[in-house]
Amino acid sequence: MDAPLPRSFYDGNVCDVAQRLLGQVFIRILPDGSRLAGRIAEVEAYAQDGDPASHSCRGRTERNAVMFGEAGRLYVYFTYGMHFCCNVVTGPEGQGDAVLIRALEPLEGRDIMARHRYGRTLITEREERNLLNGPAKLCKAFGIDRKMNGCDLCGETVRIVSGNTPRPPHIGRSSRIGIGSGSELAWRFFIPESDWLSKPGKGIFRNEP
DNA sequence: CGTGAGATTTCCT
DNA sequence: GGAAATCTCACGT
Repeated sequence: MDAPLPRSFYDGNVCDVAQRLLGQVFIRILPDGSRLAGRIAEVEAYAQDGDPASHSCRGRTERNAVMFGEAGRLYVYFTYGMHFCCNVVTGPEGQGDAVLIRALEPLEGRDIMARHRYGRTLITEREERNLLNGPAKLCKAFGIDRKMNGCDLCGETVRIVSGNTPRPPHIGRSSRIGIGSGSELAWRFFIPESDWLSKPGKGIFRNEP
């Protein structure tokens, strides 16, 4: 319940790893030693090959270099002039695949998350629900920015540990959110009964048992 | 509650 | 120069 998942966990097909990540616990230890944790509720897969929506689809650049590196690293990118989003790098080195973390269920460090997001710990019910239910929201709550690009998830400060994972037939699946091309790929995966999704679990279908 | 505009910087063509 | 793996707030119903 505390050791990081091994690197081999990340070293597979990006869609397999994405589904395997649901229910696992994302943990960040802040410089002062306090601990933030959330259960992964929603993810999306992005692949170098055949995926026009992926940052890596046109090859390696300075920005996406981490995607092409070792599996189990954190790829953090900056977008829309103000937001950071984080991904888990998968697959063998040289393969630009990664899983975007889209939503977490808050587990530990709620007051710190609230301060990171809203500058106070007294927040409305709506703000409470919105703490971690989006890729840029959870980065803000966890204090993740460009300085953490390339961080090793098999290390200490940021890691993913084993959690209460859903049974494979209980994984929701839909097209990805906020992309132009590539919407025909159903590469968004989520825990259907979760109250912490970035968008309602529309387009759900169950995987085969 | 749903819709739509604006924010604001980086990256790549 | 334009688009971007987004979010928040204002406004209308």
